[in-house]
Amino acid sequence: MSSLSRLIHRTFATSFSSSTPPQLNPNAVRSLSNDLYKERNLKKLVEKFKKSSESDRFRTKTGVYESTVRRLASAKRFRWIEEILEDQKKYRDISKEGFAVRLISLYGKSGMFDQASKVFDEMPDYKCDRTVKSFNALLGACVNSRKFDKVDGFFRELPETLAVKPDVVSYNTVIKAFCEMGSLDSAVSMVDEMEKNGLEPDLITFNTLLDAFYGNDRFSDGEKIWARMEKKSLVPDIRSYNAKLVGLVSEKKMLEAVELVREFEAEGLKPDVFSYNALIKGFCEDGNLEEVKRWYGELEKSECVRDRATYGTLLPFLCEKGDLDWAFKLCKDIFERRSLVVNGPVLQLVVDGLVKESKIEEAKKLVQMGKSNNYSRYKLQLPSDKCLDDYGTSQNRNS
DNA sequence: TTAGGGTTAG
Repeated sequence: MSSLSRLIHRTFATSFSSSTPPQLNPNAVRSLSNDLYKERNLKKLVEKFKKSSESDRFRTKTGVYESTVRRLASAKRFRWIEEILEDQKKYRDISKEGFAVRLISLYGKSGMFDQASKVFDEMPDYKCDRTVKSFNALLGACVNSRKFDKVDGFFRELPETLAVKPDVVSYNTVIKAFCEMGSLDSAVSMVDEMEKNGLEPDLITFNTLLDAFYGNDRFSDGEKIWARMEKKSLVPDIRSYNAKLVGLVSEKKMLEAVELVREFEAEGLKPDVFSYNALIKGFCEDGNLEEVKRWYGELEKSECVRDRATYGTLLPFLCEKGDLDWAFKLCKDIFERRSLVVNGPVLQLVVDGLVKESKIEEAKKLVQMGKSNNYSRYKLQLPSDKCLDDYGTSQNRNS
């Protein structure tokens, strides 16, 4: 069944089976029309992309490939990703390794490992050389499509078959795979192996490990990795510090977390939105509204852009703390930033909180803003009018 | 060609 007929079936199915005249569920109809609209736009995108690819210049634009495929992948239109990527194989660029690598990695990022692996296998047919670059792309596709179990096998067998020598990127990718699998000790043993083979681990190697250890409640092992990194005279960057910051936050060592920020600031590094979000999250978990406010203030003063995670942490905390005025203001900020998408349920939490505090006008305002053009997807709702009336009278009675 | 958090558009 096509996705279109599935949509229609879903909308009409109940009416067809009942003996009463067909009645449409308005919500289902609205959702159907949204889905159809989306479907039509994406189909247009696919056609346009295929047409544009006929141009030699267009095919050099990796960014357009990335964004188009990402969009289709987030809409789960995998058949269309296949349609546009398979279509690329008819161009002579496919005999260039860079182009094949692009297809492998796009399939990988879309979670389509079989297709990625097929491109890799077909490369000799296209008279396309397979060097360590495409080997790395294949490993990366395993990681991105979460086929971690395949990584070790490829890494052990392919270099000999292809006569390629794994490089730092290959090792870093395998290390990432082990970290994702939770095999952190295997990940570390890969660092030993790469050194034995005369390769120097770099900042990406260490940051991958630091993220894994500090982020998975193995703070003291994280410290060991940190020491090993410093011994190599590698200079920690903001991502290294953020990994440690996350570790300190999960250890609930907020004083040390703040100290760490002061430390890297003294080194000339600036906190980024990940740093601020980590601190805000820590102080939220601490229930420390004052510090949350302070760090949010620092974030506002900085050049960093507040993101989904910032609001996703803050709003539930403010609702819990009963600071609905601030929550309301933050929601207005979100609505004013067209491109920012936050979780609908988080915004609904604020609406509910406002109603509970009898701030009905504010609640209505948010629902209203939520209905306007770009934000209709949030589907914010007030309690029914009846409930609101009841609520109003009970409030009056109480006062 | 490789490293980011609690994941819902354009």
